[in-house]
Amino acid sequence: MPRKPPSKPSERTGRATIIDVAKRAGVHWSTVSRALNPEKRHLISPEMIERVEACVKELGYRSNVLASGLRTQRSRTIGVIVSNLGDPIHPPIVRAIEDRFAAIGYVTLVGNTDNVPGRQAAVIERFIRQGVEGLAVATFARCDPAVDACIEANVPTVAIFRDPESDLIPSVRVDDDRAMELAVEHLVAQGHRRIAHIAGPQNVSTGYGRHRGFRRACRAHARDGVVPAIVFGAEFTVEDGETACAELLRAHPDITAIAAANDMLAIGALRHLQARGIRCPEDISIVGMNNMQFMDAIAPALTTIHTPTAELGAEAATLLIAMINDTPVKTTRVVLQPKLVVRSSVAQIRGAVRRDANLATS
Amino acid sequence: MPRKPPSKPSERTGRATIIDVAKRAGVHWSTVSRALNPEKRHLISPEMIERVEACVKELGYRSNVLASGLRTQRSRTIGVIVSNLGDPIHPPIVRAIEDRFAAIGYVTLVGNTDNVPGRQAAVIERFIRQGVEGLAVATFARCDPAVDACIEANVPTVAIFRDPESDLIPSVRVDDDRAMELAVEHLVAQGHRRIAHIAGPQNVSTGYGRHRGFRRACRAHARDGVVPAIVFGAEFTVEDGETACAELLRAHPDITAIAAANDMLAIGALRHLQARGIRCPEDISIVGMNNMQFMDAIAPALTTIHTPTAELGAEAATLLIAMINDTPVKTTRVVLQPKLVVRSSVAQIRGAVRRDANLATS
DNA sequence: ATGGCCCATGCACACGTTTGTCAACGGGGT
DNA sequence: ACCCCGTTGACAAACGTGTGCATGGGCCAT
Repeated sequence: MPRKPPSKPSERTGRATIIDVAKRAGVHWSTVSRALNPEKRHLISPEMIERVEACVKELGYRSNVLASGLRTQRSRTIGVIVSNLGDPIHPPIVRAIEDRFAAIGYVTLVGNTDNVPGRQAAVIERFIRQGVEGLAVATFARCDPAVDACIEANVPTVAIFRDPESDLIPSVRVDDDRAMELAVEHLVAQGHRRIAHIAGPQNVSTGYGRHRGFRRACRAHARDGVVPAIVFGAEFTVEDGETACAELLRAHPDITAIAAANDMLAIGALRHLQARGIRCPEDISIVGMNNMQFMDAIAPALTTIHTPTAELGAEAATLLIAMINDTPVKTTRVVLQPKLVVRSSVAQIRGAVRRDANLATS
Repeated sequence: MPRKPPSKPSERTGRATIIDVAKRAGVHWSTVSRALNPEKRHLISPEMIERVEACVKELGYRSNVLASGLRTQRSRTIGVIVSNLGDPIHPPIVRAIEDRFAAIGYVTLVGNTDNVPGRQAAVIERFIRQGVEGLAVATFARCDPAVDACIEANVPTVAIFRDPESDLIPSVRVDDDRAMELAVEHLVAQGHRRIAHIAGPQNVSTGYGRHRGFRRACRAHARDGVVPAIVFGAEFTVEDGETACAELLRAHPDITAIAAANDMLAIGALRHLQARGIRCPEDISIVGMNNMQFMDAIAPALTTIHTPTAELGAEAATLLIAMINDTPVKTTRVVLQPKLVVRSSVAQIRGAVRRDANLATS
């Protein structure tokens, strides 16, 4: 690179630097730096601050976060990792996190893993190289080794939605076990006894916990004659819901209700039923989970378990901000409560008299 | 800061630097830099590269993008700005953009504006400070002054979805005019004559273009006796769809069909009809636009105009990548074609015999 | 044998900030 | 009148990396 004195103000990039501002104000750039930094501004005289700020405006100067970040080791950047932004469950979470961080001048990266093995590690790697100050990860599998990578890299990380069940990092999630209990209890209260579960992948806490909750709830109601049937979907997708439902009807033709591990699977099941001319809820009832957008508009309106996604994101952000600021937050497990939302996809069987305690309106 | 020689390898941050790697390999760090840079690797002997890479692995070294970005003026970061990630139209777009950029090692920032006046400028400002190499903006209003800010800051920008109609930047969008023409033509073909339009905000190209397309199409069919009715929603939301529909029925009680400017407004209209006990499509037909996820599952399945969101994102990304690489891309206007998707929310009126030329299956 | 050339590596500066340290200056107290 | 202290502004050293240029050693050809 030719050793040329920077005669013109930052002609290389076209972007004004702190030096340009200083030159124009006729002061040293360290003075400008302090005048612009709220923490050090008290060291500078008011009229000087005014002068500097005038020059900033005139030149359209913007501080360079790359440079200041390099110096201060703070990139003002966080990353959030989801499996697939196209899955309606994720945008509200990302949105809530972005909101909280935007408010403190941070900027939010998003990455998708698609649940493809190598991708999560790759995304984490890319984000760490970028110097993210924090990570909110919604893709951790149970006992995910990627947790160690985050710890090792010394970047504050919070698991969200899915819980790796590690003591090394805090997590924010909904009570998956309880969610399926709510579903089963509702179905039982409506008179159902032969109840099926379309489970999700068992290597992630959501699928695992909901499956466990389902079994537990069925066991609790065994005296009422509840007999569970379970079939597994490989992923939380509509397609897997369809195939799982087909498999279910083959193996257990006599079921009267399905508690799906999430709304996507529920919609798949619904679709399969409709394709076969089986009516919902008259022939078979369905309960979903998450209460995604528009689940009240589909036919039949889906009775489901509400997951407070925005709160999930907000809690995760709060936790992450605390960790970033070194506020000693004891490795926490935040568990939010799900809520039954009754709509039209569950029918009442014969004269079931038991009142449902967990009823809420749509 | 105490003038202390860095005795321990990067004890300050805990993160291994290129210097640590060099020390361990017993070479100068510039050699390490070259060995790790694919572009300069040919200058280094293979065995040296191997030795360096071994040390990299041992130390868990990750290059610091902040530092290299500062040096090279490339942050490997882009930003995408949407009004609200929670609106189902946006995630697929963001997803498509992120995909293309992840493939070339870039990282994607997202920002929400909520269509609140100051927010867009603030987000752009934050992103530019972060040194984004490119911007994909889905929130530009028509003749938006924020376009100038992007140009002035010299950051490659492409407008997506909404078109500011400026020659200063390229845009990628769907043919909004044509979309409403498709809707009207379909309705006319089904025998409808008294057709209403629930328009979106007119200060953005989507709302404006669809409104224009609607009027144009109605004019073209005036000889068939088509009489248009128009009412405006302030935003593209379900709520505005409801109020607009109410207003519509008050002013024009005799309409038989509604072409909504997007699916959100359509759902709002639908909701209002249902609340009033008006049947869709038997009493009033509805056509939406965008074909958001699950629009085939709602009741009635929504006949709508499909917007190729993923292609929109991919095209925008392609354009942006070209601009970033200084490939001279002539300021372009990419216009993708919408497609009619026939479902169940449009009824046929009397014995309409005209065949619909733009029919596609769901 | 020696000169020239090329390849691999080392050197040092620059990218734009932040911030500890210090000099200069002015005013007030003894 | 002198000294001390408080207020301001200047200086320079980092932060971690990329890269033009210099350098040194080995090899080939004359």
